[in-house]
Amino acid sequence: MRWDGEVCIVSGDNRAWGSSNNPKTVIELWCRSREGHSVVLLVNGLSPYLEISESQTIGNQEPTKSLEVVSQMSEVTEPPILVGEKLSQDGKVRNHYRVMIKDTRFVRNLRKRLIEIGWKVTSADILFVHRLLLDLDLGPHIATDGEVLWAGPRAPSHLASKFEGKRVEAAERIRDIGGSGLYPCDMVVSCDIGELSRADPFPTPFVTLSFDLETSVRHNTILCAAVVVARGEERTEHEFRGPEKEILEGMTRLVRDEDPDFITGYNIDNFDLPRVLERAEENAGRSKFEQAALCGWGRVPAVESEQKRLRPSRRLNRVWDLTGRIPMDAWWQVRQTLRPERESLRFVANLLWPESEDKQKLDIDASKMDEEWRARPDEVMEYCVRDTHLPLDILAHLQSVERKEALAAVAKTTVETAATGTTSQWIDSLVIRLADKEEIAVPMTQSGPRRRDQIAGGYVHEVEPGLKPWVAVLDFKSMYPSIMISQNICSTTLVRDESKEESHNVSPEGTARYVSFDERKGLVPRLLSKLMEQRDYHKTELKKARESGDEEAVFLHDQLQYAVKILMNSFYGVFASSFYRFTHPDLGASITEWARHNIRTIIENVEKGGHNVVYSDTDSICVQAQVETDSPINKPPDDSLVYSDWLAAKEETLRTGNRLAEKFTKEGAELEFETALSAFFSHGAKKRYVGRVVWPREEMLIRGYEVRRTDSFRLLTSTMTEMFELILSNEEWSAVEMSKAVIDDVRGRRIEASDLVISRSCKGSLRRDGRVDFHKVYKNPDSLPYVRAAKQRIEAGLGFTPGMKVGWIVTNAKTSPMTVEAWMVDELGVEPPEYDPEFYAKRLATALGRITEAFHWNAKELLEGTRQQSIFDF
DNA sequence: CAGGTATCCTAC
DNA sequence: TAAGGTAGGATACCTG
Repeated sequence: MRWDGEVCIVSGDNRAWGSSNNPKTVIELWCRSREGHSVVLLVNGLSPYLEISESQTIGNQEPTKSLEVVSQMSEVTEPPILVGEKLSQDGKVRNHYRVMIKDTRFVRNLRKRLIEIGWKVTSADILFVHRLLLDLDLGPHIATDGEVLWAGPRAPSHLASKFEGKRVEAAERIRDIGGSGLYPCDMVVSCDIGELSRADPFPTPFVTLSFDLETSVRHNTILCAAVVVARGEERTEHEFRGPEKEILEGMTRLVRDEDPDFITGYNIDNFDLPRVLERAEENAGRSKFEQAALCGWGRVPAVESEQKRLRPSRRLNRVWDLTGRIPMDAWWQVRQTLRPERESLRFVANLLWPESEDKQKLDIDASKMDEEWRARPDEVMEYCVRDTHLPLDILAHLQSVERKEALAAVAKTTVETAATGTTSQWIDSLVIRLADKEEIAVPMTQSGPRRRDQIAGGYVHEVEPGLKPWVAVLDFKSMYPSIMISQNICSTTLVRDESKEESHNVSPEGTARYVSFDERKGLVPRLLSKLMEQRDYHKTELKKARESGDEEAVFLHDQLQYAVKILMNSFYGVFASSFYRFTHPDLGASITEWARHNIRTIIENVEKGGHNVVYSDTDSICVQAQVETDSPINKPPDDSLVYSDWLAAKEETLRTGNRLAEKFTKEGAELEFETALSAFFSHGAKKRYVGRVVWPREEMLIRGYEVRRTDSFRLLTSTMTEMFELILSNEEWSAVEMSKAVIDDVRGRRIEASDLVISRSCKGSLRRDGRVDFHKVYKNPDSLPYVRAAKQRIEAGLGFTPGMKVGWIVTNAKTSPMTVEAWMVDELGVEPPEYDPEFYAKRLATALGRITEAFHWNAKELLEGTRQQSIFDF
């Protein structure tokens, strides 16, 4: 029986099968169909391989090394096949041979042996699933037509009915083509590589499961758990209580029944997942079979041979690996996209849904969970269920899943690689498939020449302290990608010998030269131009869809254009890194060389043209417009006499911006007029400035200052913001007075402690017993206020997971190190700590004084101004 | 108390 | 033993 349809690949893996005479490798693709069914595709027909070439010989003469020796190696299935000439990493062209391998597990060994006997080895470190997508030029969305080997109750009914009561036969047929048995999915479909093809991206109806554990503070045991499954708009709740073993069994059964693609929760990476594993081991003893029943969440049959893939496991470092599914911690998503001041679930819920009381109501004291559980288990359970819904709400709000899917579509990877992979994996996916097409050998990671010292980065212009009226801000559109395109920068176009052709693109400081675009187009420039076109396409389609009111298309194209942007911006970083497979030390260095050259040349020319360049950073430039000297910077009312003066100044600034953009834009370096400011202010430090934007919208622009920083405290942020408003309105005196008043308030303890919470992220190394070791990551952990605060949280039973932000109040700065108290009010509802007024007064004065110093009011004076008042206090 | 070191966070 | 980059500001702690 056959099934055809479109699916999105969640993740993939491979298994060896067949016989020693006829070894085969099947690729397992865990997918979700367009209609919502979970499908395991078992793909046969592709064999693992790598490529070899001679280290020395050039050209297409017969190899001096023996291909016969390679043929005889036990891991190799047939004599190497000549694939033709390919461009090697060192810039030379050589014959390359494909070596077919019995099993992916032998690759590492074979690689080593081939290198030992003098071969150059390429295309030898690519995961087999990636190989499938590369060779067939597939993305995550594919169409397939295959043989149905199993259809469960949730499969289309005409299929499901055929398999009723035939589990054993189905499992056997699956094993016959290389699968491991009855996968816990709606359907298992077998196909050949010829039966897969690309499909246009569509919004996949993924299923997400969220879970939360309530654990004993004293014994680390699980008291109860909740699971919420989101299938489309529908959510189902599940509660688990009773003996710990039954809780674990129940959850595992549910995961396998519901068969989600994503697993989420708040802090699951560092808390819930490790805890599930640890408790499963504790309850199951040594029996691996028992362990699988307690934590076998992987999307593979619950059989002995699958022990490894059944359990969640921590991949080399941070990310979790759960076969066939994607663990996605809502905490990490929040952190990356929202950057909240504090990261507790309570704080984030409050931030996102300030109106919704039920999401933040606090009625359980998590630090006394044992007592709470004993006294009122029903309320604890309710609290647990509510906290299980929140991660789903958060992911939906941040559109995390949709964004990963769009990135996967653009980078042509599985959704898993988009969600948990590294930027170099995304770039690999595009670059390798083009390299294969263009006869360019694919070197292994870490195989090229490596650089030890840093490359020079962007240029940052000095900034004078003070207020500058009427400034036009311009910047280069996608500066680094544009440079890479226009200079044809790529490891395949880098000139490695002494030849100096007229046509070469030579970097300004002479570090590198690249062959011209006409001679050979680099892989990277071509990919980047395509991505630029693709982004323009999605933007056009987005506009069209908006006009026609097609909301689904609006959503899709918006996600896709954003994903293209993310991907394009990742190129420079990867190619400037010291270890990427297609990089060379000169690549990154020459990109920034051109960047510095371009911006400096423009600064010079703008200044020659009589304009004052106020500031510049890497790809942006702030230029003063030449307006009438007494032009107002504050927008007067429409009917005011000076309104026309303000308007004239604004228009002159727009003219300046547009004129400069036109004048300095050249092929491959497009200078865009970004914003017009009626005033620009900096106290004289690079990367710290503010501006009042008057075009294209009206708003205040703040960069770098404490206002932008998540480790500032609320009072400082709000005071400084207010100060900037005044400064940008030419009311410096008021700014100073206002600051003094605030400093005075803090000294008089008239400020609420919640406005004084300082918070910073704190690292740590998680030990097997669940405790955190700070010495591994910090030289002198106890000298750091956030480590001291983290320790207090742990002490209080509130939990701390490495990497999270920790909030604290300084209660006495006279001690050394200063005394701090962790902020636990959000979570425990306790009384806030009593703060040290002098400390906060001083910190405010320092930060604000740095700014007022531009008007000759320093920190000391801000503090002194208040002293007179405190004399009266006595 | 000046200066150096460790650390975090941001701009681009 | 895993991996996008550099430039830059600021704070707390420690040392001599």
